[in-house]
Amino acid sequence: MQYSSMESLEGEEQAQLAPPASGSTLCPPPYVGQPAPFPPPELTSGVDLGSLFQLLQQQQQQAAATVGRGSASGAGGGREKGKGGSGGRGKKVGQPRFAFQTKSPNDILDDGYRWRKYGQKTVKNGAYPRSYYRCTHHTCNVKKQVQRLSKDTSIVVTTYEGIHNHPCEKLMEALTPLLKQIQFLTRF
DNA sequence: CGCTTTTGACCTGCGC
DNA sequence: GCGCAGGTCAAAAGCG
Repeated sequence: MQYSSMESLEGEEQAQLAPPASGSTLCPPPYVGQPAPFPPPELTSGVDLGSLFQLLQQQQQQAAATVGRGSASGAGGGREKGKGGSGGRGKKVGQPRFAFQTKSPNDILDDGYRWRKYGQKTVKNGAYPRSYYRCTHHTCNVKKQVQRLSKDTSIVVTTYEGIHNHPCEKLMEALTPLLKQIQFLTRF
């Protein structure tokens, strides 16, 4: 899989090119609380991850700075206000949004978080349906939309909405033994 | 048995 | 005001 581009949807659409990266596991920027999780080295070989990481951190800082104020513009068509459902459901709070394109045969980007699919829609200008996912973490209501480009079917556009308030599960899984070791070593 | 996916219905906002 | 498009809900089905 390849990260071909990334754009922040905060404010005006400012497309920023991210250096290409490969790997099946990657924690995306929407995470607040500690430095953005880093992709495991073995999955990201041959890639300038330094600059990617910098970009991710920039995105994260922007996201953190914009939480709780104003609204973010939507992706693509600009139709974004229809937070559907019956009245009284989730109110639209200004949530930071990030979209990035990944080149991958599979739609689902394994970003280290656990997602539950809650909807799927066929959008007007797309041959492929758009899938809606929500983070399964109890206190985290981050959402993401996954859609394959009709132009280039090998490209998947993933749009994150909101910021994770918990660590990346897979990363923690991988880091736990290390952390334990570090704790053990720092005791002496 | 619990969690996830599927899918149709429903709701809201926008453009005409 | 109406129709369309996008987003979400929730019941049912599927799976480990």
